[in-house]
Amino acid sequence: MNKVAVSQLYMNAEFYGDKTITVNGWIRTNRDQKSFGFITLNDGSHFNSVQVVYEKEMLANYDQVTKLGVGSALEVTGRLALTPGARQPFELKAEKVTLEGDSPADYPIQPKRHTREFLREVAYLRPRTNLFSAVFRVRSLLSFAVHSFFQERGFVCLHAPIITANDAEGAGEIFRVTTLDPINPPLTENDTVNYGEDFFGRKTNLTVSGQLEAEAFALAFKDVYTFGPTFRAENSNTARHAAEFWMIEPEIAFADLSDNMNLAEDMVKYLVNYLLDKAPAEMAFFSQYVDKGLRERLEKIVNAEFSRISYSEAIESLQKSKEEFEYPVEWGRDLQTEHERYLSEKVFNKPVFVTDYPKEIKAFYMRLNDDQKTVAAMDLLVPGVGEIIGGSQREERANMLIKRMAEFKIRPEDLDWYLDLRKYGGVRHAGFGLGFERALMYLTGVSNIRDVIPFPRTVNSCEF
RNA sequence: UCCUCAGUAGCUCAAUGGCAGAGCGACCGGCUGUUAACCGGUAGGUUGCAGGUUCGAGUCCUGCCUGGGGAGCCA
Repeated sequence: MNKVAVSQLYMNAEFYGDKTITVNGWIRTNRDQKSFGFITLNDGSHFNSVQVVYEKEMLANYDQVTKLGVGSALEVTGRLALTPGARQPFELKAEKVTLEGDSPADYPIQPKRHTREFLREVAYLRPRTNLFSAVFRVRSLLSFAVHSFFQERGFVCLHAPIITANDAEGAGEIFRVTTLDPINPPLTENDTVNYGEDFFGRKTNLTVSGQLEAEAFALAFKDVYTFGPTFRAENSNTARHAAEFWMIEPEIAFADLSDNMNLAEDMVKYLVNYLLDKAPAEMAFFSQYVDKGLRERLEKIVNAEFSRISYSEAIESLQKSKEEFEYPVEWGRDLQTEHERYLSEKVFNKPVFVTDYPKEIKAFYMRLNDDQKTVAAMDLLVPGVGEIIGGSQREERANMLIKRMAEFKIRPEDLDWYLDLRKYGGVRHAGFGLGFERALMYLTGVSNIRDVIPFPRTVNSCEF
């Protein structure tokens, strides 16, 4: 028995032509006529399916096969016939069809249009649809592409801890990690919960960022990155927020903000090229059915330079525009979504870096610029999705960092090790965070983050 | 958390306060090359939940639940 993945057939149809092979997969559609029928069989290895042709005189179980429903799992052995003139390049002339798993008539996924909302309710079956088959194969490819981008450039991958005691960074609301009895926790003399008796002997939470740990490694390996899950307990109800998501966080030493942006731009372009090259069928599908013109837009991006504009210039540009904004545009205020969209979609219509934000609206670890008013931060805004990257050059001057921490009411003793990194061979360094799902949304045109995560976790929703 | 829209057959949606319907899917039958096949037929309903107004509520009112879109927070 010569078991073959459908992807192999598409890559090497000539080789398999006229040979007897066996494929395993699930029925997408089954159409029978009087003495023959067609099954569209998909095995998940390729966006496309293989068409199985079966005939009454060839199959002992013909009558059973005609009744097989959508979703049934089959093993089919037969001869691969090349059909260059037909709508598909080849088809499988069945000699033996074995039912491995039946799928009764109440199988929820039918060969028809379903809404994304309905498919979310059957998230365990939706990878068997065209859209999600494409999305999750691309997610897998993109994940690999991230690693190969950094590995090709000599970056060291570190697995930052998932459980941490850092909650000083203020990147977001945290999920507490505890083994204490919630009904009857140990108390201190002041009747507050005594976390000293908790598993780690202190308050701990799920990580909101691997950045601080990555900085420590950057000051040993120079170029490093983390790629792992991140948890934010924010009560965010939008199409681009999840409680559990994956983040890519490179950190580079002996480097400044400009090096940081160059890296980010190279990375985004690499990822786009990778998908256009490795997932042409999926990208064509997204471009045709999900987001018209996606492919052309991405191809343009690969060859265009990303725009770079300072926050102050951005404010000026927004103030000069004739656009009516709901929120005021004023130096010192953060850019609102409507402002970001206007910049990335109307002014530039391609990815744009906005740099050098007022220090008051950015994190404590960002390096103070010489003007004493702004920090060396950068956000990458892309049309349609908004912010997919946030990064900065880090404050490497210990005295400045201590001052900044004081302004944010962060106690030095809570981050003593982070300060020590400045004390022992501290050097200028920079890094950024790329939301993996946001990148995926941008690259596939899928507009809801819940549709690019296998089993999404969002406020009030932790199904499956 | 705030604003907004929606919830009717398995799915997608109709139905002026007056008999709850269609398309798709499912099932049965037909068809010698189908392509989300086509043609004919059959079955399928606590109109999200609880209350209220009314002779009469899918439709109007109140509360709740669930989902979508937008905002804030952010990646």
